[in-house]
Amino acid sequence: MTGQLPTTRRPTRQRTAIAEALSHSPEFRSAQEIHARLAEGGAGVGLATVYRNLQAMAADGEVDVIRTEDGEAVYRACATEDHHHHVVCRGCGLAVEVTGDSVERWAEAVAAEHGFVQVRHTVEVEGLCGDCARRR
Amino acid sequence: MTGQLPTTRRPTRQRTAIAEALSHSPEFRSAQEIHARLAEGGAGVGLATVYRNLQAMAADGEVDVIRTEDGEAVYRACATEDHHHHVVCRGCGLAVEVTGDSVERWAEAVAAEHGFVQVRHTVEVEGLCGDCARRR
DNA sequence: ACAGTAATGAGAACCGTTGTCAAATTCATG
DNA sequence: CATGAATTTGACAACGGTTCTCATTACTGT
Ligand SMILES: [Zn+2]
Ligand SMILES: [Zn+2]
Ligand SMILES: [Zn+2]
Ligand SMILES: [Zn+2]
Repeated sequence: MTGQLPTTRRPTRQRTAIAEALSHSPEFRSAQEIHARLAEGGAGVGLATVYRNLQAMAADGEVDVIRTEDGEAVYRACATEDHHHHVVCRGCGLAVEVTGDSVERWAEAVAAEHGFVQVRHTVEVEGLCGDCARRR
Repeated sequence: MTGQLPTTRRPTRQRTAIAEALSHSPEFRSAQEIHARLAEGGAGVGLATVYRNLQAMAADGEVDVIRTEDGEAVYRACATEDHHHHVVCRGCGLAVEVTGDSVERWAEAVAAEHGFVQVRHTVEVEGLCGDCARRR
């Protein structure tokens, strides 16, 4: 679908650090958060580099990116590279991955019904996780 | 669901102009676009005012707001105030409104399944409309 | 008309993000 | 290992959308 060009990327300390930091979080993180975390963790990485790599990873489908309510881009390394969606807790940010054939079919159908092609969709479910709900 | 406080809003020339401009477009428009359109249309409206009113309208559910791929907020006056979604053309911006009980149910179900409450969801379908597809 | 309150607008400030470009790193190749 | 071409990095400036500030203006009820 998306022209997967033979992306040649070089392994660098920075890229690894970013991927590493991301892989240890069950929550979506902003570029700035990653940058801060790496900074305090000793081995700092330039802010621009964090942005560039996160974008590259997202483009390669290695990580998922969604937009926060105020337009900030947040990233998350997902367990699977297959198409899926998230249920995100607006209290703690916890995100669980879910799949749903019914949504996929619905999106396709409703788009085709109106003559649209090359269809893509974004679906995000948001609420309060059990813990956060209890804590109120 | 969302506490609909008795929002007291005063009628002003600006507010009307914005609502008017918005109501005549089947496409999502950014605050800046609205501002520009109003400016060239003689009766100018301050940029800050455009932002404020669009936000207020969105909060009141009078208009829908979605985030463009690069994080820009775009607004659209919808035919119905009931809950619904859109299929947007990434070529020309044309947006058609759709409803889908199946998605609604799916969202509820999948959230509940993971112990989430106070669930909300965003669903946007995006592709190329017939015209734009032909034009390539 | 009058006072009280909400709304406006010009501009500054904010903040996430992207661009710049010289210096550093990686990868072939010899 | 030495060398050079190609990538990547990082400090910092610049950008663009959005929000803030606050003096001025427009509504509203009495
Ligand atoms: Zn939570
Ligand atoms: Zn999907
Ligand atoms: Zn189109
Ligand atoms: Zn829905």
